Amino acid sequence: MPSPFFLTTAIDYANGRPHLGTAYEKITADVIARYKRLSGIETHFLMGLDEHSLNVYRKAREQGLDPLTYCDQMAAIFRDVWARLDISFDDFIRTTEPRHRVAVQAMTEKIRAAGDLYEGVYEGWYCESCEAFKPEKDLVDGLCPIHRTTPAWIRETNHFFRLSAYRDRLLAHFAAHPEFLQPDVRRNEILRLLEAGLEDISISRAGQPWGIPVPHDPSSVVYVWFDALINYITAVGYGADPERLAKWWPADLHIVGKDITRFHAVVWPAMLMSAGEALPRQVFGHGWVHFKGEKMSKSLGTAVDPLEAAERLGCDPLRLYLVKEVPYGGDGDFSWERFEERYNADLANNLGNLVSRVASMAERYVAGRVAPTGDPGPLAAAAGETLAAYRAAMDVYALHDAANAIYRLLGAANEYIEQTAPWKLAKDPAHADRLGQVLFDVAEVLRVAAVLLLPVMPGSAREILRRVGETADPATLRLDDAAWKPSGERTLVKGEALWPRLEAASAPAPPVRGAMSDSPTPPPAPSPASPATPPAPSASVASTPAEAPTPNAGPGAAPPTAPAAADVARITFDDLMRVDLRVAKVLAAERVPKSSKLLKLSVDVGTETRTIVAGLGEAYEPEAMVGRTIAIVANLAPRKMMGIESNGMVLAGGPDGAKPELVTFADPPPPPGSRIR
RNA sequence: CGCGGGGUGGAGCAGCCUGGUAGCUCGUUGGGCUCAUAACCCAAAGGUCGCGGGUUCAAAUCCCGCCCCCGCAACCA
Repeated sequence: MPSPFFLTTAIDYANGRPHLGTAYEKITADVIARYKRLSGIETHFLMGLDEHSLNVYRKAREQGLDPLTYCDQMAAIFRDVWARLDISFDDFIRTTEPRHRVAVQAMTEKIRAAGDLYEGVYEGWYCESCEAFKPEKDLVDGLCPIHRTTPAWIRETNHFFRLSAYRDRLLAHFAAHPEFLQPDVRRNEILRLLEAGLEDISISRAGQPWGIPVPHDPSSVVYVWFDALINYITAVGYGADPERLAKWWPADLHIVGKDITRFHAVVWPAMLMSAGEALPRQVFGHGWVHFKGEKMSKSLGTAVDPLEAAERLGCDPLRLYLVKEVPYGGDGDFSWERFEERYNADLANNLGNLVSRVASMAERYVAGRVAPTGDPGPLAAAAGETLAAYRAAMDVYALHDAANAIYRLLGAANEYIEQTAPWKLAKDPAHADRLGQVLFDVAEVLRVAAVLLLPVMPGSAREILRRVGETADPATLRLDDAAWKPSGERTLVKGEALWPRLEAASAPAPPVRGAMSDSPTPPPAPSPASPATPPAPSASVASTPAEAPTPNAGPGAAPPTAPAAADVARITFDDLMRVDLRVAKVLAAERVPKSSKLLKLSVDVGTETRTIVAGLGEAYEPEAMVGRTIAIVANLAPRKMMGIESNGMVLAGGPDGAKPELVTFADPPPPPGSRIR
């Protein structure tokens, strides 16, 4: 029996809905977890929520909620999203749970007993939004560069962890275990960081209302990062259940984003060393999924709601896209256009069509029943190679390579069908044996591919297995079942197209939102810039009373719904009238120092001259702005950018990621101050 | 001298460690097939592998220098 496998993902902050980036991490982790189970390895897959953050506390207060009540709601949302994306986690830890308090306090005590905690005075500028102290040099005009808020000068007695004392041991560990941090890019980064030296870190906050009290100093709470890291070991019984801990600890794999690898590859191992626990065997720092080449950002409207993506084309197509199109460990890109392109190429044209043509031929020529009649053709060897390549790739978490290996086999099957032309064989009874063997071989390829796809597209793979006559319960299938089985009769089943091809010219999607009724907040409606917004799987999928569950929606997934159009919530005419749009003339313009995008404009709005800061710096030279007549929102609340107060917003437009183009007027333009309506 | 990554046909990427015909997916064009979801198969066009120099019989690959892009890391309200 292989030793059990414990893998984790980062726990997410409880103060926002999951977006595609967080979903990416969970989906890839899920693929690994499912692969391990398919390999017959007992697996424990942990996910969770990070709730002891001041931001969470504040957000709850804003909504007039008790923080725990707020977290309960968020936990429900997260669990729901993960369930809909078919994430097979075994445990979902919340840092507010009693089991976590026990573990955090136990580990803090242990570290203290080891002599690695000391009291010190921490003094400096503290940004409450970042929940971090800001070095003077990082402040921009005295403001937090990220939140543009005034940090507070804080002086408090904190407990410090002697991180610096662990530098040499960490370096030694990295040297002895090259696989400890992957991929190599991340490893190099952290090695440099270690070589540069480490500073001790504060692990407590004084006088805060939300968090786990420091055991020997209940007036302080444990700093949220220190608290959060411990979740991984809490979940397997640290401080509570030694037997369980012995079974699962150390973790085999922490999957985290590349931004937080240093916490997992430096701070966390040092904490474990101090507490006398074994180190995780591996940390994998995955990359980002960008949206059209830009970092996903909620404030820029480029955050994609994973549920929306899953509802448009299906949960499994989304999973395949993220796994196959993004080299695991590197950065990848998501756009609706590309998602559709991959859907058509990989699922409609390739896999889906192959299932259709094989089932259809089997039904037409041999009444759906296939059995080997002689020696297997060349596909048997190809399938063997595929299994080996898939295994090799998955074992080093090259998820994209594994997916591509499967697709090479599918390509070979399509080619083989062309070469053997079963439709010709079927015309001559003398070729009946040959026909039988060919059909068996291609059906067997599909069976093998479906077994290998179980981790990636669980629901769809099961449906394919059913259609190619696999009678075993998919849950009992193991990787060994992906070996070529040269015997036995199968009954193939024809069905609806698994993934109907998307037609560019199909009718526009009805302007109704998808059924996300249980989402308290509406998704951000990413509004693809292109008018070629996908009309999603044609209505036939949604409305067909399919005999089988729609395969691209896994268990727990939402039933197929009307395609969600990306329309923005409507506002009333009265709402519109509250916006004061006016003509203005630019009197002066200059670049904002240290900013590539911002221009500081003085504009004449008819009644007065005011300052507006606008993000036009990459598209317009300041000189080109002077004298121009522009359109502005005149009654926007003042806002400071890079330390300069902006009183209004300039109207400009352009595709996402492209340089903005000013809204202009015909010549001669209306006078400054004219209302726009 | 911050640190790290990248620049390969129209698009997105692999190849680089371990030099030796530049590969994959999508797109384009032509042909084939008719089992299949206008799907599938074959073929073709399309590349000074960022620039310059060096090592070598041979460089996308190794070495040196330079340019540009991105992330760490603030910049569209």
